[in-house]
Amino acid sequence: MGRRPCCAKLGLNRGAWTAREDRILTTYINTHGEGKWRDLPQKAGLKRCGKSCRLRWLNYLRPDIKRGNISKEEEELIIRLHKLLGNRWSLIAGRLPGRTDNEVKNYWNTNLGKKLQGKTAQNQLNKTKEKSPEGKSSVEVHQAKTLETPRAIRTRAVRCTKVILPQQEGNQMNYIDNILHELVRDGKSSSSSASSTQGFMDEDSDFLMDFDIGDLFLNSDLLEVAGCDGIQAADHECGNNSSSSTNYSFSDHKILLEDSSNKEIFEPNAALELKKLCSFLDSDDEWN
DNA sequence: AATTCTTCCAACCGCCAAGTT
DNA sequence: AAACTTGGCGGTTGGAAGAAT
Repeated sequence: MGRRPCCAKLGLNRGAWTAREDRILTTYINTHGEGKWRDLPQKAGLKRCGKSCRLRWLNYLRPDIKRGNISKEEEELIIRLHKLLGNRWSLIAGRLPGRTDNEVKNYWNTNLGKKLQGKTAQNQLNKTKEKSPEGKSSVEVHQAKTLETPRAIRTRAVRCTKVILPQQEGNQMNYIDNILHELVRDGKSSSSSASSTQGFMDEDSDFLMDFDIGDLFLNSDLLEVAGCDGIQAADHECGNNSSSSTNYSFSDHKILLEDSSNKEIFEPNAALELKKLCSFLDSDDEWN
């Protein structure tokens, strides 16, 4: 038995929503709440499929939707998050109150993608020209564009067990230390054992403090001080199944992740290992 | 003024993972 | 364990609106 056919095959309405349909949907959800999308249209008296109702509500009718132009601050945040997360629009939108994944995606495709592509292509072109002044410009532009692929690749990491940072001079190390302290103080750590952060960065520390990996990654200050210009992930097949092992690399800094088969990647040259910095609150949690 | 081209974005589509039976 | 349902996601499309010719 397969899926039930969607609206197109049942003679339901398609295309742009009318004001009347919007009113019916809004009234119904305000009365009965969200969910049960499959049955909603029939109960509400709409000639739409549930999926269409859900999309209309989430992307347009919800009361907390922020409409209007994306601000400069929002744009900068989108760019930073995209650098880290790639095309994971729902995650990015989750960090922009009132914005939907569809809106962020559209904004990226119509504004930022082109803008940044132009910039990076030009940078790459300049670099290539430095190396070979006689360059073939059209080829170079093409090559630059092919380097545009997002740096973040979707992964299936289930937990992060180690963060490795190279030894650095005091000031910078203290700065990272402070940021990590702030994460704990702000309640971003999931661990109740976070009452003391003394010795947090000590080389021999054996603390088992849990961190939300998302918050850690998204703390731009930490990424910046770590010299990170994005997360690079190398996925590869493990045996015959499709699970992937994952190595997130911040330049010389390594964040080591386990895949579902508990494989780890370890960077032996790292000077400092922070054990269990980023294991998840609940081991069932999956970061993907 | 008419036509063509370009841009933008709401909506659709197919796929997937998790939950349920 | 398998079949099925549901909700959610990201990629793509189509049409409206505006710009260019």
